[in-house]
Amino acid sequence: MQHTSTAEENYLKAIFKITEKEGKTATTNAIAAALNTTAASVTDMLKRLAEKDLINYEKYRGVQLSSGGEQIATILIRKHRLWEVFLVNKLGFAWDEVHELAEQLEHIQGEALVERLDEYLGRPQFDPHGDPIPDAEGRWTYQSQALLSTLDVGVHGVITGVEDHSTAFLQYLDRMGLVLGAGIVVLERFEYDASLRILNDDGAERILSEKVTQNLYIKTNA
Amino acid sequence: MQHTSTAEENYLKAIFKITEKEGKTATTNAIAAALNTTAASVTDMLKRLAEKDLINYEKYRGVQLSSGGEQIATILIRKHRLWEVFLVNKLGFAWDEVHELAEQLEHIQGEALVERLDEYLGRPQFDPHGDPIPDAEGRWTYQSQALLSTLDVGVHGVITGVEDHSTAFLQYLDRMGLVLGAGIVVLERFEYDASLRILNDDGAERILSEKVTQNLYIKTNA
DNA sequence: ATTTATTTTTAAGCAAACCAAAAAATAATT
DNA sequence: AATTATTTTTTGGTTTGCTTAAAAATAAAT
Repeated sequence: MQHTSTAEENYLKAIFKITEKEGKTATTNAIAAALNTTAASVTDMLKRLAEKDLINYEKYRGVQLSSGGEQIATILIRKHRLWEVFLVNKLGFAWDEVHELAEQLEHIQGEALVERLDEYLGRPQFDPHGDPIPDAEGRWTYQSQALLSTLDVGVHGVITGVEDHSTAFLQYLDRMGLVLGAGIVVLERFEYDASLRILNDDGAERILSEKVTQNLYIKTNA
Repeated sequence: MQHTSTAEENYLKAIFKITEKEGKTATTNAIAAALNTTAASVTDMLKRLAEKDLINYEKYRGVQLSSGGEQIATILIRKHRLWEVFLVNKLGFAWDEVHELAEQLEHIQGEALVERLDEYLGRPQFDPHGDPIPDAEGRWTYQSQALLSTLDVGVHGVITGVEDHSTAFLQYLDRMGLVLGAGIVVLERFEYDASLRILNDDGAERILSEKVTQNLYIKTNA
């Protein structure tokens, strides 16, 4: 397997993330948007990636990762999330501060490093945002979780992840005591604006807007 | 201060290392040798670094780092050595396995990361090879040490560092129990081949060749 | 002081990534 | 179906960093 550059890796990861949600093909424009670049640059790179058999590419038809490309993308996500765990659990960064650093660290080459880091961190299955960390063979652990917005009144659950990863949302959650692992109960639903009144672990009751409840994952006891 | 690329950083570090020993100027050829590249590539880069005021460069006269260049090089060495401490002390790598990884990790950008890493590691002053780690302000800690080859018979001391950083030498030292911090006593000098008979911490007596004694630093009680 | 050898720089050019603008293909509208 | 709008690709050009071969400068040797 030939060497893949940082730029190539970023494209593979972007394609992976675009295609994993409702998994068909990734369009040139979608990739350009994800990487903050132009469509022309994307087409340029797609040709090179296709040449290396890392993607399946047909002009004007969008792209999908080849099995080789998917493997590289999966390892990248593994490295990204392991480094995030390191930054939060070991170095004490907040969960909204680690993305940029992990974007750099994920490109560090060295299988032994990833393996030892994984072991050092206690082989975590989820990163600080609740996202799953694939194992060394690329296998994913799925956790049965639901958006808070879909839960019925009276249901108990634990916060397991976020859909929106923005700094603004993560900091909002911190302020509200809505951290990963916190238990909550749905007390009341206001049909008017689809907001929920919830009871938090810490004893506080709070009203959460629809925007919040649609971006917060909960694992219920059921 | 504008952005410096990985390639530029590697040149600055190479120039720093060449000029720190007997500190005049670094020649084009010396830099090329250090970076495993050609003289033409070096000249090319020197022009760009001079343009950015990171070096003082006069055609055919060699180069020295500007104060800006020296600051960048110092921080790079700080990062390199801190990451080496992390790899050895936290992840359990051997001291001969960490150089390549640290070469990559030293280019990760983020002041907060370096600061937190330093704190997490207990603000070490020396890396796993005994080399000093400059602090955040670029200040160096010097340790008074001497090459083992210069010590008189009867002198007691502690191993504090190596001059040769090659894998072969480091692995040889491991096999001989000559690890950082180990105490030794010089028992006898053989003038014939300049080898030394020493007594190690672990109770073993060993004969060390001149090549070994000229590459091992000792801190004596005196 | 010339000649010879070495070092350094220039010149020309390549590959990876990027971009803006023009052209081509596809999709959406009337 | 024909026109319009959107998306994608092509074309031409940039910068960074590298390389080989030739030219120029410096250093060494006769």
